[in-house]
Amino acid sequence: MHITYKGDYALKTVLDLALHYGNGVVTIHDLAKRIDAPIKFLEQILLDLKKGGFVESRRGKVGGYLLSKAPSRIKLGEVVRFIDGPIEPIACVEKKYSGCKDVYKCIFKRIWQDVAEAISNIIDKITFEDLANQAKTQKETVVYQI
Amino acid sequence: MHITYKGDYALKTVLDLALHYGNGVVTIHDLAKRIDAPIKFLEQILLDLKKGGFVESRRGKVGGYLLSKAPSRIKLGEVVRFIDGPIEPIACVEKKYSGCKDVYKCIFKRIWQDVAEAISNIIDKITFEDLANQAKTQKETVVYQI
DNA sequence: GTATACTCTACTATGTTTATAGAGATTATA
DNA sequence: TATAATCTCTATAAACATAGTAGAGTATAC
Repeated sequence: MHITYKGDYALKTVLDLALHYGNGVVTIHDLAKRIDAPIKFLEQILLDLKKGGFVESRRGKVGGYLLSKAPSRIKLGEVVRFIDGPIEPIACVEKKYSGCKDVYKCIFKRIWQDVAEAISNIIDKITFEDLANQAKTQKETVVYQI
Repeated sequence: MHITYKGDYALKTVLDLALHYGNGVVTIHDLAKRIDAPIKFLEQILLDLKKGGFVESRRGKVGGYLLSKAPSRIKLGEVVRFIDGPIEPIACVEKKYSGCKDVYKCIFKRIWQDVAEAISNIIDKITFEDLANQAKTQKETVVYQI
């Protein structure tokens, strides 16, 4: 499992949209500025997130993006897998694989399955509502600290 | 965290040497056959494992490789990290990083730290002695099943 | 001195990631 | 209806990582 720049931007995008959920659309321009991402790269990511059913868009003037469902219904793991692929640390663990060419492979396979499960126990239990709440709390804390 | 082919071969190499621990050296030729790896690729991996202090070699006729310490003293996680790098799913979690350019990064950082810890709890508790014992047991089981 | 095995550096092919470029389509509104 | 703002889509490129391959060199047992 590795989070790419693309994946990182995608997660921040969904979080940003979660924080604006219910308050209309967010433009790519504003989004790019807040999450510090190249705007043209972000365009592609947003198109992907649309295909994945995570976001919707409004074209034309006063257009922008918004979540296509409530943040409470989007799990962190869903977005991670959709953008960066399977969380299994090695291909042989994924469902589609079956054979092990050598004796020792299966010994490790079990371990990588355990690792994948441990990761899943974290990222598939966190929703973007949870994350948005954390972000709000953190922002307040930061303000008070200054 | 992602296990590359190189990493996969390295783990199987150390396991194979663990199974032969105390019984002299193993040649690259035999090793390559057992773990189904390209011999020239394996050469490089073995040189790396030497640099990492995991294996020793004997040159010349009747030469070969052997573990430089007892399998009980080599953890799975050590070899994984040495060959395939940090287990953290994203660079910002690693020790050397400090700054977060945007507000949302730190929200995720905590999660990736948790993920890294969960992975560590698995791979840093398993030694190659454990794995060798499993491999022996499995081999017997397979024999009996046939 | 020769066969066998490890050592070391360089090179190549392929795929992935991280973008950048530019033309096009849609919509609000003056 | 013109126009500015915004999203849409495809192509391309630069940089990097991965997975090897090649070949000359070094050490050791016999």
